[in-house]
Amino acid sequence: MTPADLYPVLLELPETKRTELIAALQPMTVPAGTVLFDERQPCQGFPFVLSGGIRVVKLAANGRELPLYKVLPGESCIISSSCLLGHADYNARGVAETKTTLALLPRKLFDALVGEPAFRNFVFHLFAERIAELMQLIEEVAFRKLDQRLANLLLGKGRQLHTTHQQLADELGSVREMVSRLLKGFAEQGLVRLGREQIEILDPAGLRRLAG
Amino acid sequence: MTPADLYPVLLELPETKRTELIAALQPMTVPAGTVLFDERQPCQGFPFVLSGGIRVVKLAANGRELPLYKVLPGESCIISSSCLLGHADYNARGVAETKTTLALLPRKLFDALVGEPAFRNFVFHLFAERIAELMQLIEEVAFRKLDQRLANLLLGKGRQLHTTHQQLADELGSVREMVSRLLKGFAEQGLVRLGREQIEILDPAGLRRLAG
DNA sequence: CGACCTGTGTGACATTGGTTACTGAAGCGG
DNA sequence: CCGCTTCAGTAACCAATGTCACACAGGTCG
Repeated sequence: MTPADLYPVLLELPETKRTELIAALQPMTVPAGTVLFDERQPCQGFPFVLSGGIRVVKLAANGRELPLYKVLPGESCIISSSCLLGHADYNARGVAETKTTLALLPRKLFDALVGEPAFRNFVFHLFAERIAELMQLIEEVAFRKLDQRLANLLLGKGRQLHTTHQQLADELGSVREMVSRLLKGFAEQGLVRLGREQIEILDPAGLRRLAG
Repeated sequence: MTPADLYPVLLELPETKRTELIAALQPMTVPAGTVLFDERQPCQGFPFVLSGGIRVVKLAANGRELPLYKVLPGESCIISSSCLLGHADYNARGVAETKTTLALLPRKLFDALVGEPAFRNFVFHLFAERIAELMQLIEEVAFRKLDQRLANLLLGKGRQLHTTHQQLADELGSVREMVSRLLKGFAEQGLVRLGREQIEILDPAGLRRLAG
């Protein structure tokens, strides 16, 4: 799996740029949990994710984290682009969610590539897509109550899901006890059926209504 | 005041495009409070603000609003760009904060202009700049307590400020009573001195510490 | 089997922020 | 001065969420 397979934009670059770039991209593999970048750190380059995935999170004072978005193979990291373009430091943390292979496009080369219409367009559109996600997130954390957010989260995971309450809490930036309580409430309303590491969605429509 | 005075990027466009564009930009003036765009509405075009300003806000269910950012003359609206590029609907509301003059670049022309390197670059950089602001906002609403956010807000307004508690509450997406309570607390700690429509900052360092 | 670990259930409590409902003070126009 | 409006202070109460402490169930492993 080469970068160009997952990021076809690279094929559209002129020959000279492309070879220079491919040469600079040294894929590396890191274990799950590796912190790839962190708040207040300067941005070293633009990550192409080849396998695995990066979880981008904001840290709270008490150690909890709020997930912002994930970067899967072929996708890209809006925060990295933003920092590279604005020459600013990171304002979030990026963690390898599983064992992850990625190639880092060095900052200098990124600057040069932004001059290429094809590449610029690529970054451009990734910006546009992610903005909507961030707006959605702002709406959630600012206005939605936890039960709505949890209902929404469950709906995005299929009918029969296998997770722990702790994991769900992490994805919401909350705590296990709250998730347990809310799920119990959902169960009492007949929306879900609960089991150990197991949640079955009985009434998707009801959950959707609750999610607002 | 023409668009090109405030948005010099327009001067960099090739002659044909520029004349076409200038012809299409019909400035209009709207009174304070005009809703220029709103959630779930398709984006008609890209606004160039010539005078006044646009306040972009997220609406809560109960009618309160959370300010996202403002667009002043010469600046631009990241949400509009995002919606135009992603062909998505607006996900926030834009309100004229004062009497505002603006020229709307129609969607079709925007699409065409994105093909122009100079214009694309312009939109590009505005994206990068605003992302950091949005991240900051997410951090605030997700993690910061109201006293921290208020302290931060006060610090951004100079030593001696003339506002009502209600206005501050609006800027925080909160309510007057809370602001009054917190300000009283600040006053008791000697951080500020209060008066009718008047707040004097006595201890900026203390406030900064509180803001974290 | 018995120690142990993980996931879950649960109740008491604290904190934060918002709501309701007043009170009073300052300023203004008549 | 009187009445009105706007701004500010304040107390009681409530809802949402988080914290703490612990109990219990099911599985694993020695």
